[in-house]
Amino acid sequence: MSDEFGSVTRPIATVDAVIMTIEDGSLKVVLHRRPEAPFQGVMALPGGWIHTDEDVGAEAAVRRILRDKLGLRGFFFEQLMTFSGPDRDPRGWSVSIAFMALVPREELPRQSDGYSLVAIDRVPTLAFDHDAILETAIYRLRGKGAYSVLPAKLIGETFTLSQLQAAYECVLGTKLDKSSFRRKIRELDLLEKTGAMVSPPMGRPAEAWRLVEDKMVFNRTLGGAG
Amino acid sequence: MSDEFGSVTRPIATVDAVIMTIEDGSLKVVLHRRPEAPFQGVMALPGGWIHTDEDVGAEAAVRRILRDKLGLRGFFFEQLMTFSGPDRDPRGWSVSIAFMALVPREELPRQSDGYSLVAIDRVPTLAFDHDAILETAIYRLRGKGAYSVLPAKLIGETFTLSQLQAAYECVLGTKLDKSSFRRKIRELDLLEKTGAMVSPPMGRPAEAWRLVEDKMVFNRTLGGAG
DNA sequence: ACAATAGTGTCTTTAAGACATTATTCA
DNA sequence: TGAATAATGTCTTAAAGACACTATTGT
Repeated sequence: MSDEFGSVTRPIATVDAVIMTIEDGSLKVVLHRRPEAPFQGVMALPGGWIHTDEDVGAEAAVRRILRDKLGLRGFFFEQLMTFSGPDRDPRGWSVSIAFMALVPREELPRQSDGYSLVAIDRVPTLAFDHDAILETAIYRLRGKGAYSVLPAKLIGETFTLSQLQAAYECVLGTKLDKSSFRRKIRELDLLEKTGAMVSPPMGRPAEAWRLVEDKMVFNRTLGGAG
Repeated sequence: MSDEFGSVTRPIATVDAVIMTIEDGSLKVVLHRRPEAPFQGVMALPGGWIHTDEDVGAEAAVRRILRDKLGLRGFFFEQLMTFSGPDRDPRGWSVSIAFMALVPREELPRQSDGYSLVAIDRVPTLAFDHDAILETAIYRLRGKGAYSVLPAKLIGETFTLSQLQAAYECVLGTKLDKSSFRRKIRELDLLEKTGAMVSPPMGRPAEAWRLVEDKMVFNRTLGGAG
């Protein structure tokens, strides 16, 4: 192993982020149009080089990049998968460690330097292999959404149960039964009341809830189609 | 992005494999004692450098390494996670793309050049951050074991339902109820009979089954503790 | 006959799905 | 008062858990 040290060409190392949120009832992803080659003018996921002189890991590189480019701090994210090979980047054999970030809409800047929110069913062909990365993210979110609290990361820190249910429905792509959804959520002890009430434009005010930390994952499904 | 090209130090790029199997009723992992620095004499996961001149991706690198070092071919594997940072390898800022491979015991060589099988509850402190990699693999296997056909990859191509149940019990660390287990497996149509019968040392002969391909994942649990 | 293992039947318990009902607000 | 939304109640259905039972082999 170490006898090979120095004789092996090192690959390009980047990170890419699939930043998702909910806006106007649909799941959207942050994209930007590449200002330079390669893939100049083509839409792509936010990403950048790993800086081996300052980043203490790939996670740190994503955090730095999302902070610098989008002003994001303290968001939820998890590593998705690593994409690699000689052809995915025309500049050479490359490794991209892909991450998924889930953020409430209001934490994203309105319009920052060409970054835009695109509904996931309206995403054009992307640069590099970013189509595959996005697909992996959606698959992961859908999969984990059914048995974890992930969809809650797409909305604000406090929310009503109706808003939470809407987030789950948006992620899963199905309608859920209100009664079953609430029963399930209640028996899992995932949430706690904040005490505050939220008034919708019309109708009865709803209680505000927040996530109680540490619990993330549960068994079985939520409330099936109503 | 591309303006940084060339000004960024490229990290070391390796792959590591958590190869698991079942032997004598317990889950084991393939380890070897490192013959050279760094971590000379310390146990580690099998792994090696990505060869950017021949490997078409990290997957190809693992396949090559497991073929050359252990004679393994055509095994089941999936990407686990990527570990990175300036300190995990004393030779410099490194990226390791970790994979999990599940193989039947009989496909592993008896004893090849210092590679050995170690029960997962007897693993010593490992080189690099391989402890964390192993932990990730076990967590993934346990998690997916409850709702996928993964544990079947640890045993031979044909098997009896009792053997399959034992594999699940081994992975999940719990006893399962025979009747519930069989009911679940049956209604999922994951298996098909080979037609052959297998005679245990004592008792009634059992039917041999094999996996029917494509189906991998299912909902809910198996047959709880009996 | 009996020990050992394979395989089935059925009752109980629990969770999910469907859907009706009550509650609270504003115009 | 009625439209709109929040919250709860209850019946039905389906899946999981528990456990007893039958079946087939070798000694």
